[in-house]
Amino acid sequence: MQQSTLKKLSEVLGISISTVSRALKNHPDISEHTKARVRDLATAMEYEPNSYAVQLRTRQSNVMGILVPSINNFFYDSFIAAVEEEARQQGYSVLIMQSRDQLEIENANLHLFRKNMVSGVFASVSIETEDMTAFHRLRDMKIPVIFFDRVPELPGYCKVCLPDAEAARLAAEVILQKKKKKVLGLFGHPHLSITKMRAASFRETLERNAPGPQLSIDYPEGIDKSREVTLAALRGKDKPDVIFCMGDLILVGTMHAIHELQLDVPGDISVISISNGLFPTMYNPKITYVETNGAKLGKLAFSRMMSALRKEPFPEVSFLEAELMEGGSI
Amino acid sequence: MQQSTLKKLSEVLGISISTVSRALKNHPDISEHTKARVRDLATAMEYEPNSYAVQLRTRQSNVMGILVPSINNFFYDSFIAAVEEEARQQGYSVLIMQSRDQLEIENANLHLFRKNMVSGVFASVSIETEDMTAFHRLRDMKIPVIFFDRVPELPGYCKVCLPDAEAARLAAEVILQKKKKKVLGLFGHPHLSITKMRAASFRETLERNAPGPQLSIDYPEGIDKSREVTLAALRGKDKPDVIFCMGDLILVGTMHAIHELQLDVPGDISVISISNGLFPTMYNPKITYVETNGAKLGKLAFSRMMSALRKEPFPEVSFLEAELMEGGSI
DNA sequence: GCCGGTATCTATAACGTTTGCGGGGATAAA
DNA sequence: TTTATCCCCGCAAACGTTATAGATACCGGC
Repeated sequence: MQQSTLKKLSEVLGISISTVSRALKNHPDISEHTKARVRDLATAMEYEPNSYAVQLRTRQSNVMGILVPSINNFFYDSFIAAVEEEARQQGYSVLIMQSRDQLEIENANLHLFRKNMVSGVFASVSIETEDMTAFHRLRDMKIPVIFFDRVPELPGYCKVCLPDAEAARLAAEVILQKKKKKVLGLFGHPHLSITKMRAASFRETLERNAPGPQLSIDYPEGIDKSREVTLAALRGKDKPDVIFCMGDLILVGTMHAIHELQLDVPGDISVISISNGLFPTMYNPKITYVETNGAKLGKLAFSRMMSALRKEPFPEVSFLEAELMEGGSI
Repeated sequence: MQQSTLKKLSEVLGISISTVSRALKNHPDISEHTKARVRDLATAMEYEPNSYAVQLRTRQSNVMGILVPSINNFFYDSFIAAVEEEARQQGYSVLIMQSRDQLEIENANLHLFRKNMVSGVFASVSIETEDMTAFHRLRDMKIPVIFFDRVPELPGYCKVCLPDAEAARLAAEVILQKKKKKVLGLFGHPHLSITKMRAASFRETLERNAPGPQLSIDYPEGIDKSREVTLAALRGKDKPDVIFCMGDLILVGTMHAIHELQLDVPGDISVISISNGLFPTMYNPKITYVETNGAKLGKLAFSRMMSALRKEPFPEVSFLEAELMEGGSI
């Protein structure tokens, strides 16, 4: 029992291939009687259109591409899971690629997306990305691109963002409210717009309220770097009384350092972070954090994608709302 | 500038389409001179074979499918990341689907795999999966299936597993060695073979060494259930002195409960778990755990897949090695 | 001059689908 | 009966590739 095709259906029914095709597409040219016969046989023979033939013919697939720096990440995870879920419900499949923050791989992956003629692409750009020609080529092929999270500073493309500035502002306001004196702000790679926005907003909020606390900023990448930076700061003579962590991995590194020094949170040192949700709640006391929801962002991105595919208008840039989740760490 | 095709190349060079096709495939029928001309023009015109046409013609794609209960999971994450990485290097793309532990979605996804004629499928089955016909159908289509992690008890299929029995045994041995008296073992869904193997091995190891500790077992699912079960146990009169957690989420729930009760680890209660690695190290003191490496499993699974595709023989069932990572929680 | 052999290339038929166009038959209008 | 008008339906050409089966030309050998 092999794949059943339009041809086989047509042979069984004694009608032409094109009639079968049209009947299944509910074409007005075909009589209800014939449509019913075709539909019945199609279900009986488990007919499924051959995707590759359809795509060859119509030059479009029902596959969407997602490009992320790494799938092995608690935020992208939930983003991808959400998009995949929505996509499935709409009859799309999802091709997932990771750039590993390397430009070369990113371009190879975008190339694959083009080659596979995906219907649309969700992208969070790598750290190295400066040259946008690969994305322009997608646009030239009429493939919509929705940037998310790490978005380029590039007009003309749809972007859905975490409330970067607002989240940092919220965190900074908590710090002000708690009357902290010495703030250590730990951010991600300074090249990324997401870092720039968070850092700028954080700094600005603190400085606006003169005389604000003393602020020092660092950009550690990954758990180990963050641990080292925190260790150094906490051992220095100008010890901070609060540490702000821009993301989960930075938080984990910072907490490693705090645990190593056997410091009490929030007695010896306060901590506040931005996170997707799970990590801050694992500590005791729970870390106070501003929530950035990957699943929500995924749903938003997907709805933008559907608008783009339907040629409906939509805002170029959108932000989620930020929410402060109180823990006991500050 | 649209896609360049064999036809366009042939028109430019004044030779037939089939010659161009063969030249690019390095067919011996074609003279070196022609091959060189074709290759040069092909690179100049950025020729890329149209995947859909190739797949329509050859009836096979260079896409592999991965089916997991949820992508939003720290173990599957690293598994998928590893497979994706290997696949990319071999020129394959990866289609990722999540079953959300629902049979219906799982079947729909397997269906999609068939429809997309993937070259192979990696699958970790859902909790509900009992009926294996969907997998049999894949095999009927000569699509290799590599089961991983949650594998069915089904002969004739390739399976790569975490060292379930061994990991549980290692953990149990630590418990024996520390002379614990009352053990609470928390496992996942009792339906899964992975749970059965871990639970059986755990119980057996403890009971073999008479007079062993007293053992009670529960099967909480997810963080909240695990938290509740742990709370109940720790509040009961027959308080355990060590808790074994089969997975990350169970561990997180247990730790929530321990934090709520303000208990000291390992003073008041010891904890030991099986994990992919990150979570146990986040706590203070770090949790002692037996490591199960998703990335390693991914690489193993991929090499099995390549063997299957090349029709090479390979062992039906394989296990990784387990390694005890000492923390300070017991 | 005919034949078999080799080296190089072409023609053509698929693969399964979609779609513009055209045609046949029935019914209604003339 | 003829002509116009529908409603159904079929023909055939794509989409870009691969594979089978020739075609053509050239060569040496009998």
